[in-house]
Amino acid sequence: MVFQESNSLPSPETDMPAEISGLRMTRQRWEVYRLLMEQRDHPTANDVFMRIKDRLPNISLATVYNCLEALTAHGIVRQVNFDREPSRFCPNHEEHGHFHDRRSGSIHDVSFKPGVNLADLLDLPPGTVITNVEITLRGELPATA
Amino acid sequence: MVFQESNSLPSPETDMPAEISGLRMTRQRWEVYRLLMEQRDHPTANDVFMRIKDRLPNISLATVYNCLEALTAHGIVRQVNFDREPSRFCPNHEEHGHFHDRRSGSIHDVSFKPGVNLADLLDLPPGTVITNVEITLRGELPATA
DNA sequence: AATAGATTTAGAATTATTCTTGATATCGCA
DNA sequence: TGCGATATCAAGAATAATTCTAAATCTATT
Repeated sequence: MVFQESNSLPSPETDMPAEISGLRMTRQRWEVYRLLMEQRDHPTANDVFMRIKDRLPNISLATVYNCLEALTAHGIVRQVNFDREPSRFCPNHEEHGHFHDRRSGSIHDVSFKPGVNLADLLDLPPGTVITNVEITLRGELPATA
Repeated sequence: MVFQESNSLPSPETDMPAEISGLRMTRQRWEVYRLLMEQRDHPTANDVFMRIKDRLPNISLATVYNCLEALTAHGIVRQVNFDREPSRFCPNHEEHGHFHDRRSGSIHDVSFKPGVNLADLLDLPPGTVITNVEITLRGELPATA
């Protein structure tokens, strides 16, 4: 096996915190997180893998999956699924859904109008606890925007 | 290869229509459809495969997938995905979401309270066309109900 | 510096689903 | 009713996203 990426060397321009939300930061986790924050187009694990090679040429796809899983498990990023397509990842913490534009293929965060509380609108038995909500939409955005 | 199920023999108690929503009915499609209508617990393709063997002992899993795909493509049933779990299938045509009860593992249809129109509540650019909406929830139903 | 525990890596394994191909059934029509 | 064209089915191989495994490497703590 080859040497691991220089995990201890912080990248020049940003310094890596020791942890985020209780998750110990490593060079790999940090770069994955940073990439998601900078390129908010909901990449798949494979997208992340290809894009991150600039900074971590020796990272493995398994590690990308590991990092995404760790970040997801700690609530730092969100895993977004459209049907059975490859999972995508999103660092937006606001409560929001996702709109998949058929025309461009792009995915956009969609929030509720102010004051809307989804749980109030659903016909659920009183006492139901909602721990997780996923809203995904498909359609077409207006041609010029 | 063994003989195909007696596709032309209608089952004793129900008679199979020639087609539904423009989809030509076959014995296999009909039994899959009938099973979904009778057991509305959102089975997976494999669940359907195992359950349907009573009526069609020689059906193959590929055919179950084919039937579910045909029924879905014609809008007769709906494919429901929770994260990346195996797809489930649902014959409910009303606009509704799905609630996955962590305690029992069961899945329940959830409708909006009367008068609620989701599109009005979302912050989307004017002129956006929504062709498809998926709402999935996880949580716990009240203990006694 | 040494040790224990966590993380990374590479590749194998898993699994839901799709594809391929030949067999079988159905439909339209003579 | 019989025949050819077309659709569907069945069995197993193939695919692809993801997870697992095991060994190497790293990090934190002594």
